[in-house]
Parts: sequence; structure tokens; C-alpha cells
Amino acid sequence: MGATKTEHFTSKQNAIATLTKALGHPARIAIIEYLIKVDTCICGDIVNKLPLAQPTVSQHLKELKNAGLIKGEIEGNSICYCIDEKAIGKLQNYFANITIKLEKKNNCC
Amino acid sequence: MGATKTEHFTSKQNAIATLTKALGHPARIAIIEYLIKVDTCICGDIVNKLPLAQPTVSQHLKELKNAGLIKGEIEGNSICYCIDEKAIGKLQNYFANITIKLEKKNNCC
DNA sequence: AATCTTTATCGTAATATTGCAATATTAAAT
DNA sequence: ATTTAATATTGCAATATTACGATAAAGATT
Repeated sequence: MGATKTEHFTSKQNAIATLTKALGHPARIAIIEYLIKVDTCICGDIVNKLPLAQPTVSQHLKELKNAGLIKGEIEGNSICYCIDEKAIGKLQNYFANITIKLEKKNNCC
Repeated sequence: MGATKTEHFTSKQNAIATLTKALGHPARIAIIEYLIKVDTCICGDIVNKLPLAQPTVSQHLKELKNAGLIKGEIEGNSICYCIDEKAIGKLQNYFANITIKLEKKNNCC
């Protein structure tokens, strides 16, 4: 095997898993953090900021985009990638909700 | 290759990526949600609640535990797994922080 | 138009993940 | 002491991910 059995889970569960999976790599966390740090969205130097080869960075960006975490357009020979607030919002909401539920719960461990 | 170059990223970035990676699978999301739903922590029937074979569930539980998202002990022939609030707290904090930073930022896309 | 600069894609090797059958383990129940 | 019931481990096949060199694409610069 090796393929995730997504069809057996709810669409909500798959949606969250898609987002968390996309963030499940330090390079992609670093990309997100860099996008937050820079003032504008134009960040053509993102490759130089990461300890990875250019094709690798490009691939990570693609995965973040596929997951809906970043949006952006190619602008000439530079690029404009931004964080998609909606995706981050979903995650924030999800974990805030879990936290609330955990507070009401009596964990034995 | 195929191995993540963790050594090139900060320990904070790796820490978050470890947590998100562990949640990057719908089965593990489903496990977390089930642990929240059940009243007590004793949830020996978790295998029956998931559309996966017992060894697969066991493996997912192990990964969640390795990532620090759940804690628990074996109690005889049943098991007591709980969510580790600290790990969820870290994630909640992380995304809440990003949300705040994004609000202050002017995204162009 | 030729060159430069930047990002994307292709191809591929190394490694990791997913899933499960078979088996082991471990403690409770009989 | 056996059996039962539940979880863990092992081994393995299928698939996915990670990383990068080589190359392509596409607009900017000269």
C-alpha cells in the first residue's frame, strides 16, 4: 500500500489533514514564517533564505499552494506569494475549538 | 534523497512541523477527535471506530505518541490514551499568533 | 534579438509513509 | 495453567515524499 485511505474519513477530517500535512515539513513552516515576516508580498528572494535548492523550494511552494495555504501569481521574473488567511483561520479555529473542548473534559492521564 | 533536512531549520520550526506532520493524516485527526468525544480516557474500542486494521491503528497511535500529541499507558488488556493538552496548546498558540500577525500585515493577493 | 534572471518542470535516486497479514506480547478471565 | 481479549511488533508490498541536477519557460535588460 502506501496511499492514504481518504475515502473512509469525513471531508472535514480530510480538509484539516490536508492543511496540517502541508505544514508538516520544516521548510514549509519556514516559508510561511518568512511570508509573514516580509513587509510586502513580493518575495523573490525566498530561495536565498532557505537552505534548499531552488527546485526543492519551488516544489514546497507548490505544495503549500495546492493545500490552499498560500495564494499568488507569477509577476514577470519575480513572484508574489501570500499566505491565505482563510486556511490559517481554519486551523486556528480548529485548535481553539479543541482547546475549549479539552478544558471541559477530565483527562485522566 | 527523501529524508527531510531538519538540521537546517530552527528547533521551533522542527517542533511545529513534527506536530503538524503527525496530524497530517485523516486517521490521526479522527483519533484525536474521538479522544475528545469520549468521556473518559479509556477507549479500548478505538480500533472498532476506525476504518482501518488494528495494526494500522496501533501504528497511528504510536506516531501521535511519538509526536507528543497523546500520552497514555497500557492498562491490562485495554489502553488509556489521552490528548496531551500542551501539544494542542502549542499549535493553538502558533496559529493564533500567525493570525494576529496577518491582521497587521497588508497582503496584496 | 541575445542575454540575464527568476521560477517551473522533468527525471530520478534515496528515503519515508501507509496499510495489513502474521505473529508476539501481556494481563485478565476462566 | 489455559484460554481469551486487546494491543504491539515484525515484515513486506505499494505508494508518497524529499531533494536536486538538468532543462525549460518567460518576462526583464541590454
